[in-house]
Amino acid sequence: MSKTATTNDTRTPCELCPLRGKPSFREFDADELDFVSHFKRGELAVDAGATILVEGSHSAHLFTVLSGWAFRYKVLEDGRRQILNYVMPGDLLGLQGTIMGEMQHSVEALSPVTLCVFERDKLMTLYNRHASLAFDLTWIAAQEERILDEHLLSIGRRSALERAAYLLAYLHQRASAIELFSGRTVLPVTQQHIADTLGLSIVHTNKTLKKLAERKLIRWQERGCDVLDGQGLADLAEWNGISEGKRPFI
Amino acid sequence: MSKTATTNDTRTPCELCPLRGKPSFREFDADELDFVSHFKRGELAVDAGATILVEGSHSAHLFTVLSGWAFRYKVLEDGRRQILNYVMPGDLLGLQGTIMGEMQHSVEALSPVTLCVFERDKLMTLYNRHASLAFDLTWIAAQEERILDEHLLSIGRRSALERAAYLLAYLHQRASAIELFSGRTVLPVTQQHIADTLGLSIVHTNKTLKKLAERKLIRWQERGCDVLDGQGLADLAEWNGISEGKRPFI
DNA sequence: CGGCAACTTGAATTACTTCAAGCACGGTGG
DNA sequence: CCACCGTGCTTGAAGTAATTCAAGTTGCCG
Repeated sequence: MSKTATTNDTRTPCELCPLRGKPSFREFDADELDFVSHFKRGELAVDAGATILVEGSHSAHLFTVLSGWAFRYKVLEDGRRQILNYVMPGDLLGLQGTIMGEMQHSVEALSPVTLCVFERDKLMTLYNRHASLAFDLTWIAAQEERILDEHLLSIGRRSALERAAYLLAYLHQRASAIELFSGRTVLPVTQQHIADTLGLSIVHTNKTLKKLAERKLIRWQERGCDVLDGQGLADLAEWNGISEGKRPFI
Repeated sequence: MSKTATTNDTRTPCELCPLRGKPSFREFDADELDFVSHFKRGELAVDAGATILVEGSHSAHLFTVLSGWAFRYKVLEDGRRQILNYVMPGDLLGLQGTIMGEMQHSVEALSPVTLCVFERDKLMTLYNRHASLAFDLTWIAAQEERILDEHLLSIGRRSALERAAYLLAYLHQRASAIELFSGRTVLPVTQQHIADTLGLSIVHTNKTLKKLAERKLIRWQERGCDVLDGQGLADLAEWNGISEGKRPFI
C-alpha cells in the first residue's frame, strides 16, 4: 500500500513493446497498433509486495502487465485468503472494474511489476472502431474463465498432492510460454502463497511439497520453487496443459 | 446422451422473447433486436438429464437458455466430477467453443431446457456491426469470471457449512432475480449435485444440509432444496450477494 | 412385486488442521 | 563485531473434519 509506485509518461512506445515479438502472442496490424498506442496513457511501476488493485475500489484504469509477477485474490472477513490466479506479462488487469463498476478482487505484486495504463473512457471507442480488439477482450475474458474452471476442478476434486502438482505444472507452463525464465525456472512464490492457492494449511502444504521434492519433480529454493519436471507434475495431476496457439493481448 | 432433443425452426420470435420483459435484463433497441433475430437460427429442446455440450467437442453453435436449469461441469479420468456453475434462463452457453475451438467443459440439463441456437459464423459480424452487443459478450464473460472467483473462494477457504450456505444462497438469489420460481422456491438438484459443487462427499453433504435444515434455513424436499431464509444463508457464509443492476443477454 | 434412484445413518479410517517449537537466513542497530 | 528481530521453512504431536464403507429406508416406475 505505502510501497513506492512510480508513474511515468509512456516510456516504452507500443511499437517497441517487448512482448510483441514473443512467439506466443498474436501480431497487430498497423491500425490496431496505432489505436493501442493512443489508448495507452502511461506506465506504472510497483515494488514487490505492493497492492495494485483493491477489492471494492472503483478502478479508474485498465492495465496490461509488461513485466513481473502478481496474483489476484479475495479474502473473507476473518482474514482467510484465497488466491484466484496468477498474473504474468501480457495479462490484462482491471477489466472487471472497468466493465462492472467495482473490483471484486485484489491484486498484489510478487516481484517488481511494470504495467501499461489504459484509459477507461476510451474503452467504448475500442468496441466501436476495432472489432478485432473487442473480440480479443472477449477472448481474454473467456480464457480466464477457462483457467478458473480448471482451478475449481483442482481444488474441488483433486487430492493435496495432485492439486500441488497441477498448480506448479500450470505456473511452470505459463511462465515457459512467455519466456519468463532466464535460465533458471524458479517461481517467485512462498509456501504461504501455494497454500492460499490450493486451499490448504501451510503445514500440510509444506509436507505435500516435500513429497513432490522426494519424487524429484520440484526442488524448493530460497524464496521460490524450482520445477524440475513439468511433464511429470502434469501427469501426476492428470492435466493436459493449456492450448498452445497464439493468444491476443492489448 | 440418447435423450430426446428436438430442433425446430424459430418458434419464439425474438420480439416476443419471454425473457425480454423481465426486470433484471437490459432492453434492446430496434437495431439490436433486428440483428439478434437474424442471428438466431432456431430453438432446441432437451429433456432433463440430457447432455447439451460435451468437453472436447467442437461445438458448432452458441446457445442462450430460454427456459429450464442446467449445470456446467468437468470430470477427471477416474470419474471425479466438479460442477463449475449453474445455468439459468438468459445465460449464454458455448462461447468458449466458439471462440477458442474446443469446449473445455460439459453441460447437462437439470430440468427440461429450451435453448436459442445461434450461428457461430455470424459472430464476427456481431463484433463488426454491433459494438454494444460485442461489449455485452465481454460483460457476460467477465461476469462469469466473477462468479467463478467467488466459488473458488468458497471451495478453497470456507468450511463445509459455510460453503453449502453460500451455494444455496447464490442459487436462490439468482433464481429469484429472474423469477424462476412460481410460488415455491425449490431448487431442482439432488444432494449429489450439491456435493459435486462443494467438493465434498455425498455423505458429508447430507449431514451438512441437515444442519442447515435444523437451523430452519432450508428444507429438503422430494427432488430438491427449498430455501426458507436466503438472507440467513448469506449471513452464515459472510456473502454479500450479486450486484443487482440490469444485465445484458443475447 | 421387484428394482432403481435418492436420501439417511453409524462406525471406522484417513486427510488435513491446529498447536507448538525450533532452525536458518538476512537485515538492522548498537 | 555481535545481538536482535522478523520472515520463511520444517517437524512432531494432538485434534478435527471429512471420507469411505456398509447397511437400511423411502418413494417411484414398470
